[in-house]
Amino acid sequence: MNISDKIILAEAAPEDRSLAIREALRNAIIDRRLAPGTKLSEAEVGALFDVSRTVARAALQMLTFEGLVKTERNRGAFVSHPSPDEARQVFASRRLIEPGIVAGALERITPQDIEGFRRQLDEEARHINERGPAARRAEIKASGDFHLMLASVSGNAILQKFMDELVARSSLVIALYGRSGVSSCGHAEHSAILDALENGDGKRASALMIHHIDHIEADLDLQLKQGLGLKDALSLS
Amino acid sequence: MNISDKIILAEAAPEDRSLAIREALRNAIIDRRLAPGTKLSEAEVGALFDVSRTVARAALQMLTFEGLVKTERNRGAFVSHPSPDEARQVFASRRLIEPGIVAGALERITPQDIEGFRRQLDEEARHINERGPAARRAEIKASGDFHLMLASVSGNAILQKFMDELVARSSLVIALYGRSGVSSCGHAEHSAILDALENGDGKRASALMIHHIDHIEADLDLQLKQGLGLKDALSLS
DNA sequence: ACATCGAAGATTGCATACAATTTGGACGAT
DNA sequence: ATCGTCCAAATTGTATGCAATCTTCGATGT
Repeated sequence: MNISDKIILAEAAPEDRSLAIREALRNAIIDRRLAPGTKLSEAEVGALFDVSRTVARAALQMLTFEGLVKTERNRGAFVSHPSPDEARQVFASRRLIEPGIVAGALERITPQDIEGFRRQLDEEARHINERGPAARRAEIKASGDFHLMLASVSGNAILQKFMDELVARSSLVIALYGRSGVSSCGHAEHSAILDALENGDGKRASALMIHHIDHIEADLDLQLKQGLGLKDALSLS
Repeated sequence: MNISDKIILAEAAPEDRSLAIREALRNAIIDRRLAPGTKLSEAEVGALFDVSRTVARAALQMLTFEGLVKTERNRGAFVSHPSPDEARQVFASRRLIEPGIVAGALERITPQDIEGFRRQLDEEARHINERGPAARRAEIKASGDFHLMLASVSGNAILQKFMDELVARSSLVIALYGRSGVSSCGHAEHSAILDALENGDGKRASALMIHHIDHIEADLDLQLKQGLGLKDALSLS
């Protein structure tokens, strides 16, 4: 586990440190700095962030609830290693929820929001044009953030929380089963969705969102590893 | 806090006791034995279930994540007291998710499942015909269980978890803002949904589900208490 | 009489100590 | 040489103790 954010986050948490740790680990997981299957021992996490096992444990418990971490009794916590079936469930869920989020966002979006989205899209584009694994991670993160911004604008805190979970799990799934660079076309689709939103065309925005999710899932390689079953256990250790 | 399940659950939990406590408190909350706003002190919960504050705290933390409990720093945990706005968000979320669950269930439902649903509906009917607050509680519980069974049949564990949360929150909302006996018509609607499902008519089943959710929400009295704002504080203590 | 300040009690936040369980390896038997 | 058993190291599960914070109630002064 090589997370260098340690100091930054330790000092930036005057209260609710377990929440800060959760956030740090979350980012590390969706950034792929922590690979699926990695063991997250309470002692190690505690040492990294300079806290006791108690608060480290609380952070891991939160991540377990989000599905980003799997804990086995008396064995410890591991970064989740979603099966192809779980992957499909993630995208099936997103197909249900995101059109609703788009519809909600359509009604509440403000010019300032649109401005924010434009900046976000610029950020995405910037990372796409950069080279190296760090840029790649930032690109994935930024791509997810677009969907989260949409959820935040939609004004439904519950759906927003669900999307938080789904986007994070999507990152894990893409890390495991992703085939190509994913987002070169994803960026264009984000842009198209925003355009439709700006023009008040909710139908079109929702349809674009569905297609976008389809494209992301289509880029995954879910079929092959499905039959093995025990391969999970192998790559887990 | 008068939960008499103490002994039952304490002995039935050879492992993962915090999970059992979470379940017990969850049931107590959706059964309305624990009213919204009730304080759940760590020491009290621990004493009731004969465990240390550590495990009681873990259970409360889980409930906090589900939104059934709200914790304020250095103040403690309280049974959630959802605002009318939160209530609307709950039902907006259900309107998005449940049609998808119905569609998923349609594809995977087996004759055994249908048999199980019929028994569940009988259970509902039985409680409706009984008198007394206990029967009323059981009725509400059974009504929620129908939706959870549907989610379980749909085969999407993620959506199932979301529904778990949404149904529980719905119970809270109904407890706070419910007007009438709610489910006398709800039962008939459940039955109609099952019929449509059995006939393979997914469109109709989804439409019935939407109407069903509309009816539940329409029975709430969300407008009036909205303006007060400080009433929360009053009923909280 | 009212308001303000202060101290005691209670409750949460966190760290640490101990018990229980699992894991890995070493030793010995076949 | 291989398999089985047992012991030790490591890790999690749980309890408890102490510090920090909030609440409550009373005293004091205006």
